[in-house]
Amino acid sequence: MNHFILSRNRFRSFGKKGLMNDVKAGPEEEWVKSGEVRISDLAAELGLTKGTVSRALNGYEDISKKTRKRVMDAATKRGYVPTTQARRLAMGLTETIGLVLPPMPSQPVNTFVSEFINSVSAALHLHGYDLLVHSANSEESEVEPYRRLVQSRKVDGFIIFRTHEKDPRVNYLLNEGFPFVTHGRTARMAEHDWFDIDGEKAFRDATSHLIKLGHQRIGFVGGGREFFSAQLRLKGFRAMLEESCLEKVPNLEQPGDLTGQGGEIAAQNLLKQTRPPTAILCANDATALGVMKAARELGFNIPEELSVIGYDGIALGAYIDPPLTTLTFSIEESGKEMVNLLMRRLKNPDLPVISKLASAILKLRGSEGPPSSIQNKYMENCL
Amino acid sequence: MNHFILSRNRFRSFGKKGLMNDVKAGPEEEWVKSGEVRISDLAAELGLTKGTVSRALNGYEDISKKTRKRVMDAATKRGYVPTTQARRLAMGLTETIGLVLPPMPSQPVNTFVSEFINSVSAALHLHGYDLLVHSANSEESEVEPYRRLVQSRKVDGFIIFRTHEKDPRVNYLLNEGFPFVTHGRTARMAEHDWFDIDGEKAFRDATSHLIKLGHQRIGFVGGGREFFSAQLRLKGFRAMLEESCLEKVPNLEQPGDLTGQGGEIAAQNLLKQTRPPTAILCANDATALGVMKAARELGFNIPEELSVIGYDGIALGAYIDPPLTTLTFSIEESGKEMVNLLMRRLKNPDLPVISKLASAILKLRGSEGPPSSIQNKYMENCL
DNA sequence: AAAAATACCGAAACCGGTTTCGAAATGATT
DNA sequence: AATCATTTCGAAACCGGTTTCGGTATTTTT
Repeated sequence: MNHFILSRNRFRSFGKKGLMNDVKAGPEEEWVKSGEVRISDLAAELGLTKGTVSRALNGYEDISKKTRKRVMDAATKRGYVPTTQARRLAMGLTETIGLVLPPMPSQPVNTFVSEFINSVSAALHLHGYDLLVHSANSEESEVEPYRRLVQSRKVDGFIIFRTHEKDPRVNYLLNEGFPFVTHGRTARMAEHDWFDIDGEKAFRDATSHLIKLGHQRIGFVGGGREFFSAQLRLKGFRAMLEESCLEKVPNLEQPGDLTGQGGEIAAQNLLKQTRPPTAILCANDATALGVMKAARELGFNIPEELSVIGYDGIALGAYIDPPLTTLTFSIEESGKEMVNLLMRRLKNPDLPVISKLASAILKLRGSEGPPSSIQNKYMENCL
Repeated sequence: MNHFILSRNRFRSFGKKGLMNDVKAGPEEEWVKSGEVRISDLAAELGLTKGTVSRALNGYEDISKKTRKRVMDAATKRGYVPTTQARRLAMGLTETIGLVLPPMPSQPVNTFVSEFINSVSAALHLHGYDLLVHSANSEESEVEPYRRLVQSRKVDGFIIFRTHEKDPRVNYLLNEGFPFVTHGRTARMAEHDWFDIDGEKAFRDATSHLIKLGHQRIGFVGGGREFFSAQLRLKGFRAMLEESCLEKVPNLEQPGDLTGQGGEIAAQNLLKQTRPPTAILCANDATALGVMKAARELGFNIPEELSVIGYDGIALGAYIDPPLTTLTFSIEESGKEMVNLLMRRLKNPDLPVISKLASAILKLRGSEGPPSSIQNKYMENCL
């Protein structure tokens, strides 16, 4: 609602908005000005009511074959396309899904986001849904954008990503009873649909790979306590260390923030120790790049003196030296699956909660290898 | 329109869609179920007509101070927020801008897209507009998504990026008289609003920088003939060579496709020559990364034996070895400016076309330097 | 051939707002 | 006090569709 004062007799352009640009009546190319014919025009032209035309076009069975064909032919000929806004208002739904971009870190090394948007958008389109992308203002509460979109009824549901363990957005939407699917788990994951990559397993795999190569002192750079997925990756790392009887050395675990800078700082902390790790696992690729940079600057050769493994599978990792070994997964599949979950929920809000866990695969590219200094032999079983 | 047959007496849930989830009547937190009160409810509650309520909320001056306050208080208290769809239908506009993602190259090294979406979305929000992101299907014509969005009246205008010199999207929209702004120029740039980075000047600068460092054989990896901006960058490169009396050597110009792979191939072609260039300018950073990879594999040290300069300023470039010197510009500014141009156009479709050219700055990070083999002295003036 | 069932379409309400127009109430003017 | 101008609001049309309901025509049944 506008709060400034308006004079009541405002000019209002009825009907066709914008001005007709003089369409040259060239016979060679027939540029049919689209979007000018309404359902009432069609009805009048055919001598029918708009209700009948609507039913004919929407396949109701109480319309005779003859009439239906007449209507559809006319619609095709005149290039009639229903006005989306009107149809949606009448049907009481928006056919739109909201996606709120989290405030971008200052240095977004984020190829994920655009790919994700792309795949979600494509998947939604198959269901006749649109994607509304909203940016989050870092100055306001995280739920504020969601609240606005819900209250103004601009969307029917949400795609949420980068979940936190205790996620205020999830809390809000659950309380509103508003449909959504998350990319990533939360503390309340039993109450909502979610899709996630099994980061725990992924990091078990990666850790196992390093151990089999002979590494015993393995560092870990995390992704901030606020991201649940980062916690799970750490969990996988720890679990595999324990399974392999490698002591957990607390100061080999460093916090990070999923950015290159965070990786640099963490790596400096790790590598300046008297007994630095021979390998570092990173919560994502951006972090890994930061780690590699710091390692170079401190004179560590990769992978001879230090193995580095990332997570995300960003394409760029293949172009650096050495190419970054990483855990990768299909973003396209993520988008598709999430849309499937959401569509199911929209069709029937009462269905039980379901979830899908996909797995990441370890993509060996060269930034890891056996440690240079021969360490204690890898122990198959701990006793 | 659905083409499958429906029975006419379909169930229709009136009013509140979805089911009320049992809201716990906990007194501690008052979760007001939002979006349930309509303007007619407010009107009834206040003993007014909905027309009056609407005018009161929208600041018409034919409403008494007293009534306006009464209405606004009630609206606040009941948490009334107008239904966007209805308002937009009544006002005859969608308050939505469309952005169609071009089909992603197989390996999107695209940090640009997400940042761009973010900034456009934020800027639009300031004007009360939403951003509809649509993905392009690579199997259909490039204009098809635009046509659909126009015909179904889902958007009021478009943000277009990655323009071609002869851009079918631009042609279509110009003929429809539909508002849009491009990021990048086109052959018809005199007929539409556009924003662009002065790539020509940028590449003049970069080329000049290399020449001043002593380079005389400078390679160029382009970005595909279909992208107008890539053409302009090439133009700037050539112009500066000419100005500096450095012969244009045709086989030092290689085509590319704005991807890492393209860069690799192009670099191989350049570096396997008997007299390889001592520096390579790349149409974008992804290409530059490919060039660096190929150079490493062919045994060229960067920057000692080969200088490389990219374009885009992706954050990742700072984390590789050596850090990538590049031409950078503010994506946020791009988004803002484009939105400004578009809003102006929407307010008044008859205004003359305007455009804005921003400049990129050369960000020296280390992937360039003087050539190792001393070449002919740099000639200040050609005679 | 009359009655019952069915096919087909018109009329009208509805979705939830905005905007126009005119009339009643109030205030100002003479 | 009668007239005129203003303020303030109700009534109704409108945006462009969808869906319900009822009533003719047309078939089908008996």
